[in-house]
Amino acid sequence: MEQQTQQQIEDGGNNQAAGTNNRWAPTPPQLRILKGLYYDKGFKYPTPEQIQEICLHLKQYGQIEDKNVFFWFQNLKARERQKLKEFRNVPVGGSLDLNFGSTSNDRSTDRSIDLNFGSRVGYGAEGSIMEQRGEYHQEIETLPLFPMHGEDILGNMKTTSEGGGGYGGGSHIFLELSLNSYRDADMA
Amino acid sequence: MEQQTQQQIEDGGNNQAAGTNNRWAPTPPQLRILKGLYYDKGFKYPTPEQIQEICLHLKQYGQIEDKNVFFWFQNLKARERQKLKEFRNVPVGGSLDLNFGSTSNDRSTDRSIDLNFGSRVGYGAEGSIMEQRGEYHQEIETLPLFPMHGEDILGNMKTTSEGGGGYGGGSHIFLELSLNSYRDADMA
DNA sequence: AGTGTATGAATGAAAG
DNA sequence: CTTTCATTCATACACT
Repeated sequence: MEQQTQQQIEDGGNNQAAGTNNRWAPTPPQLRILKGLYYDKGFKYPTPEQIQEICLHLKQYGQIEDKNVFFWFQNLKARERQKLKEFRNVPVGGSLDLNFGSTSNDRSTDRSIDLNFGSRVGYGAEGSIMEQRGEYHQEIETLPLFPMHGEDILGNMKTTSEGGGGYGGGSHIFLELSLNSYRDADMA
Repeated sequence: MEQQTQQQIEDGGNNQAAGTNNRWAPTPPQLRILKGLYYDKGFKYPTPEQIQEICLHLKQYGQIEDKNVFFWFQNLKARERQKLKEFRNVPVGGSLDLNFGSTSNDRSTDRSIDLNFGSRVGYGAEGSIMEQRGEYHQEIETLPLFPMHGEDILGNMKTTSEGGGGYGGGSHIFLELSLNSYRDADMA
């Protein structure tokens, strides 16, 4: 596609030191562990806490940061999804019927999003938002992601008790303010 | 922290060929203004009215809609928070705990900007529906988001030179909102 | 050398 | 507000 002239625009005040632009790449052990988590264990939705845990664990195999783990999972998920999507588009040509059913991707692309900004009216003391997908809930919280064998150095990690605290958020309000003035304008 | 080695060049032109580009991206002036609001002024929780105001102001620098502004603030807040969460157990060297006391949202960085030199003072007659978050509502109501000289409407300023530089642009025309039910008069 | 592919990183948009 | 999805940019590396 048209590769527009990438150039560094002004940065409002937060510019990284030029030159230290090393992009992380997983070391073989790191990659192996990550893939093991993703494919073997079906572990695809790490919480921030689990990201830290994983990252900490992987640190022994090379330099790594939280955001690397985060992006790694994000990208892997996105790309698998993307592959499936374009696979559906592939003209198979034959009478072969690839029935995928309806992918769980049926997002109604409703344009009138609920803009609930501002307007705090009433407040439900919501609670844990720990629900992962409608699928496997891995027992997080205190279950070690890495069963100690071989490459485990953390005997136990977070025996921490998040219970009770967390953040003071968790309140969806949905006042249906609906700034529906959004015409198509986009995506048309 | 955000290393933006990449940034798509603005469309400020605006090219916007039909079809291919459907995702909004802030033009450099827009980005600068948004960041200025967020970081400099500590302005992080715009009300719908303010979103409209900001959006209207930014329209001079390229196509933009309310929801873009809304999402921009949402994302920035979310990602900053996420970053804090992911790094909140960085080795601080001790168990020193900085108690933040109340659920700090120090958006009260109101610096008493009163650069509203001799202008309209009659807008915003709503009075008391400014209640936002039950507690720390900013005393805005009619705050001058843009000190009315910052960016001229003509939009012919340099994006890389600002702050202290004497730019010849004195047109102050906008800031008229508050009751006009705008349609999306997006410039083409 | 150029070109294509895999993948890290960034971010707008949206769901819940 | 939190989390996830989608799209895109950028770059390392392979391939011919």
